[in-house]
Parts: sequence; C-alpha cells; structure tokens
Amino acid sequence: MPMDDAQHAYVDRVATFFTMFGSARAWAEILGWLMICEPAEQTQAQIAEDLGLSAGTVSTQLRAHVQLGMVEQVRVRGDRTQRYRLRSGAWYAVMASELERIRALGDLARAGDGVLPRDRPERVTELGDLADFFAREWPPLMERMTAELEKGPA
Amino acid sequence: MPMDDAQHAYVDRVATFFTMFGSARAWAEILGWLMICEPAEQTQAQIAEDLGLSAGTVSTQLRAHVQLGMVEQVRVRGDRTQRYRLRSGAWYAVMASELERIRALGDLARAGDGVLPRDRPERVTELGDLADFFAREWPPLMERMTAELEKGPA
DNA sequence: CAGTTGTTTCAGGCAATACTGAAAACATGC
DNA sequence: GCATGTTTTCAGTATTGCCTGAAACAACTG
Repeated sequence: MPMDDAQHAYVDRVATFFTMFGSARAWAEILGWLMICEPAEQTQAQIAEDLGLSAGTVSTQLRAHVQLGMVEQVRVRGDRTQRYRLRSGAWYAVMASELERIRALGDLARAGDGVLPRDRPERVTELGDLADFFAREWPPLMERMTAELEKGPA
Repeated sequence: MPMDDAQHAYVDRVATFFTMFGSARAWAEILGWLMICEPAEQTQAQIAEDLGLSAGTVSTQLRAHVQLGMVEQVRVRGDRTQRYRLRSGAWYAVMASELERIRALGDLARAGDGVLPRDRPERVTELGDLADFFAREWPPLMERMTAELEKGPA
C-alpha cells in the first residue's frame, strides 16, 4: 500500500528526528515507515518502492535495523519473499540495551585510573561514580518498565 | 604541560569511544584531554599545541562543548587569555538533560496519532507509553543521583 | 532444470562535514 | 587610544560515509 500525504509527513518527521542524532536518512525513513505501514509486514521491494530508495540501500539499512534488534524478518511458508516488521517491544529493547553503554562508560572511567590528574581528579572519577550508579539503578528500572507496560518484550 | 605516553593513550581511548557515536574526532580529543590535563584550566593555544590541532578547530569544537554545558570558561584577572575547563558535575548535567530527549520522543509518538495503523498500532503507541514512563521516572532518579553522589551539580 | 523473482555485494559518484591556514575582529593592559 | 596577543571567521581542501545501479547470488515455481 503506497503512502498517503499524512503518512509521508509522519515518515518525514521521524526521519528528521533521528537524522538529527546522526542516523542515515534511509535508516530513519525505513524505521518511520515500518511504524505505520499497513500491513506491518513489508518486503524489501515494497519498502524501496514506497520510499523511493534503491534496493541496495534498503537491503543495507534493513540489515542494520535487524542487527540492532529493532526489526525482525518473517518467513512465510510457500512464499519466497522475506517480510520485515518492527519487533514487538522494540522500543523497550532499545532501553534495556542501554545498560551495555553504561558499562562501557564505566570501563572508560576506570581506564583513566592510571592518568588521574592531581588537580580536580573528579573530572574522571565522577564519570565512574555515575556509571556505577546507573549500573545499579538500571535493572530494577527496567523491571518496573516491563511490569508497568506489560505488553511483554519479545 | 605536554602529554606523556599514558595520557596520549587515554585521550585516544576517549576519542575512539565518542567518535563511535558520531562525534567529531577533534571534539572528542578535546574532551579527553580536558578530563586529565594538568592544570585543569587550559588556553586554546595550549590545547591546540598539545593535541596537534589548528587554532580554528579548537575554537569551533570548544564552543560546541561550552554550548552543550560540558565546558566553562574561566576569566583570570590580569591575564588576557581565556582559560577553559571541564565543568564540575558536567557528567551529571548530561544525564539530567536526557529528560528533554525523552519528551521529544513522546511528542514524536503523539504526532503519530493521526496515522495510527489498524494493524499492530502498538508500533506507535508503545513509544508513547515508554516516553511517559521515563518522563515520570526520570526526575526522581535524578534526585537520587545527585543525593547519592552529592558533589553538587554546578 | 530453466526461468523468474528477491536479495546481497560492491565500485563509483555525490553530498556533507571536519580540518587547516590565514586574515579579520576582538579584548586587554599599558 | 595604541599595541599586543588571543579568538573567531571563513574559503579552500581532504575525508568520510550515504546512496545508487549493476552484477553476482540465492530461492522458489512451473
């Protein structure tokens, strides 16, 4: 189903938002379209057609979405074409994965132990304290999140 | 004070980390150096010299840091040269400012009300629920953070 | 097994951005 | 105010990364 004007406007809004944070335009447009397209499952060819992107771009950016865990592929028996759709709980999964980045920040801070400045060492240690705090707080926060929104992740 | 090998290695580690998320190399190097340089206050000329960057690059990227609230300038009376240093509580401030981005995500979800798909509308509504949840949880979390790490923000 | 359709890969063009170097603008102390 | 050193601005250059289009590859159908 091709896009109507309102849908096009929304895809553009989503794309503008995410490109602001450094995402590729095509990546963001695909995300926006997969949020509102009907049906939720789409083939690469449909996406390319609807968004006016080349097949290669769709293949590449869609793979990026799959690897990030936002999108999953659906096999339909007796049909050769792969379908792609936004994963249920995709947004929650992104938040849950933040814990990894928090840990990476903690590692970064600890790596600074050998070069701790005499003058205002908190420039480095504050980062470590921050990472520790979030590493502790994040898991219970995620539990509350899934409990409260209880749509079940995957 | 010029960098020794260990310091150079750390600046490089910090720079590698942040460029991975799309930051400019110079921006990230300046951040890393301001975390460990001695003394904490540095002039633009010193930073350019120590990192091997041009004066123009330092001016531009340093301004970006100031606008983001990570770096502040210090006036020293009787000295014409401006000094720059990492703000106390800079890392906490970054986390506190996340609330704005959460709200922006909520707006993005609500903007999708007009194009809500019949098939699996939760693709859009989940994002709104998520944003609402974090908008509620974030302020008390920030309070706990500042209380627990109590170095005082600014 | 050949034909058809869908997907991936990759070289090349293109646009966006970072960085440099130099000149203009600015601020401060004398 | 003038001189001096600092900071900003900006045109030009280099680099990066996105996107395309075509060709190779894979999978199903008749």
